[in-house]
Amino acid sequence: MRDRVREARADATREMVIEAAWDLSRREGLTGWSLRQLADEVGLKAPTLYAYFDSKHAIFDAMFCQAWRALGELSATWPVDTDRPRASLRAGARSWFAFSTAELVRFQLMNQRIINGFEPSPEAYAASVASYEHYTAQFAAVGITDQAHLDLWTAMCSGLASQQLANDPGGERWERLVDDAAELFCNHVGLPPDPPLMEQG
Amino acid sequence: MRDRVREARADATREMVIEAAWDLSRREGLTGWSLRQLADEVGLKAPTLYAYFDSKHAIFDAMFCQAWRALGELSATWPVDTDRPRASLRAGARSWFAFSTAELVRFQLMNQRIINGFEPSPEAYAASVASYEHYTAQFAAVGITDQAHLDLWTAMCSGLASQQLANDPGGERWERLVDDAAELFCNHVGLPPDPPLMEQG
DNA sequence: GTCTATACTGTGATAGAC
DNA sequence: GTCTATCACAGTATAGAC
Repeated sequence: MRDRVREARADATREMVIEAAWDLSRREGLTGWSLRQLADEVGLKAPTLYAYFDSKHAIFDAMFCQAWRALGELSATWPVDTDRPRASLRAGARSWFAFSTAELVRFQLMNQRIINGFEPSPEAYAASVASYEHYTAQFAAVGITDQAHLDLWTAMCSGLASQQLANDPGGERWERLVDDAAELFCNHVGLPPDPPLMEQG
Repeated sequence: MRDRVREARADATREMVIEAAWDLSRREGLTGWSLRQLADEVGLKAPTLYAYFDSKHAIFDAMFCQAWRALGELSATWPVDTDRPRASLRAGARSWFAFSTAELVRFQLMNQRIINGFEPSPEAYAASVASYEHYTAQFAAVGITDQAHLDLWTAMCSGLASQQLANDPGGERWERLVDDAAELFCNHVGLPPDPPLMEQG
């Protein structure tokens, strides 16, 4: 009972620390802040952070886990309309692209090995795997199961997002190409055209 | 005269330091080594490095510059056969992919913002721009000038390379998709099929 | 001119008092 | 759980030998 309360308080503190870490990362870069700075942000001393996290890497691990869980939850909202596979893929691509380009540091943490020596924990890795499985399941629903096709798709999407973030942050130079890329891909895998939408009136 | 000799010696030392920095980066990661370690590698003391480079960032800058110059030189060797634009693009893509995936740390330094606070100097930036212009010129030679098309191509290629490096280092899971990607792209921009090759005999 | 020696500030991390 | 004190190491900079 007491333990539950204590644990909940500790969880809340952990949450607060992670939120502050995201904030600092946005301002100073993912590797541009120290534990002393982070502690200052939440009104603690640096060693106290070790009561909540084993190391600085453990904080990154929690952030990594949170980011992949967020993507997993987002991808659960993508409705797959098997009658309109092309529209479904296009919508999924747009949604993924918007998520990925919304936060540079999140993209870096999820997709690039920007923190030297950081390896996600098994738990954090599982979150990323779960997200990927969500994605494969939705492709399977429209008949795309070939690993090479999935790999080509991940490459195209990640390339568009990383170029957008690196060369036109905040713009839409590569965002505009998402639909083209989706169509290219659909043609490549031999998806039939979606049936025409029946407009009412 | 004396100055020339001295300058040449200094250049040779700089070269040696940069080579050692690449070596350390391969072993420990781009951000995984200190100036003291680097100095040890070349038989100097850390402060001595400041006789050759203004700062650690200046060393990264020299590496960045070297890497982009190497790509620029490589792309100068890509022959563009205007009679066979598809084969030319395919060959260029393969060559670029091989270069990019050959060294993880080089790719990170060139294409990802892995070193916090590092901005390439105007000279180093110019090297990357020169490389890019080489690339646009070769596309122009086969009639591809639309910025959106060039952007789509850079996104596809960089996506393939980064996925290869991140998820199958040393393998060929994404390398196998390079030809497919090139063909997709050629279809998209409306390149005609290459004429059949006349085999002799 | 190039080096060694040294010092300054800040880092992640640990030990132990309370 | 939170703190003070401390550690080894980092990047950086200067003084001074030769």
